[in-house]
Amino acid sequence: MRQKKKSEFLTEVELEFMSELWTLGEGTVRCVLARLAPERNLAYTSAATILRIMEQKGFVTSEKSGKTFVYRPVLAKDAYQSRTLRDLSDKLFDGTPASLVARLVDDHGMSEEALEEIRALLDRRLTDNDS
Amino acid sequence: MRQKKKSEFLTEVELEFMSELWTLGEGTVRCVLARLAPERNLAYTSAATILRIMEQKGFVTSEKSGKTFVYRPVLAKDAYQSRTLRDLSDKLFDGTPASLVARLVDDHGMSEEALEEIRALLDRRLTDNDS
DNA sequence: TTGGCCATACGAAAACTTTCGTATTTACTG
DNA sequence: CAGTAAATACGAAAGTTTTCGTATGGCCAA
Repeated sequence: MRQKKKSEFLTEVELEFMSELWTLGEGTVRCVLARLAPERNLAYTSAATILRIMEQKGFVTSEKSGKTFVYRPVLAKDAYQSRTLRDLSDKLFDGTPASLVARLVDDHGMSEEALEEIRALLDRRLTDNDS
Repeated sequence: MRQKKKSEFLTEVELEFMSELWTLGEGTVRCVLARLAPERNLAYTSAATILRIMEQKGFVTSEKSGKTFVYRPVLAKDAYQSRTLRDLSDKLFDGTPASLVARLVDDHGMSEEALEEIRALLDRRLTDNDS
């Protein structure tokens, strides 16, 4: 028998839902569903199933309010971002985050303002460490 | 009927294989298989299947050399890195790459040299654009 | 009370991923 | 030419993901 994967990462659809929960702070099935693009056309029961599975996997908790469940992220967006970047860095950038940033910066399609912003961020970081 | 996904992204195992091809430049089934961790224990036919599927999906091309296929990436690692970062930025960082870098430098324990290196890279990029 | 609305619970279908076994083809060697 | 070793081709099993239909239960108004 193959072992169960128990991934610490969200699937495509789970990320879609979690993004809404991160924005809302918390939400019901209907709440989250309402925020998806209108052309998404996902059945209510599908959304309910997705959130139930996310709870089984430990990505969200639920609390009953009246007759409906209110879901809430277990992990903050920041933390999940970090986890994802670490994984990506390991798997696609030889474990060196600097090369990840290098690729990002080398890429076309990044506005000059964005580049300035990043440099400012680095400057702040470096002067902090220099103290 | 649901439509075929035709994702432009590699699956977990496909990335594992592609990473070896990027390192090697090109390689046969046996070549790639030999580079996987010894405890990986993947059957030869499994590896062959994976590469064949990757070719169907357009991620690699093959050329027959004697009686064996030699596989070669269609996409350079750089290009795939860019594609992946763009996707990640869109899906998890509100489409602002700067926030991605912010998260990375904030909590990844990057060495000061790495930070300096990135800043130098940014400076070069910015002065180039300013000209 | 009962009918209807809304929510959850559950099972299953369809697609995709990962893995491997079996069958077939190919090239070399004696 | 026949035999063997190694490679490819193919199909199938098992797991995961995504989606939805049906069943069930609670709540409230007429």
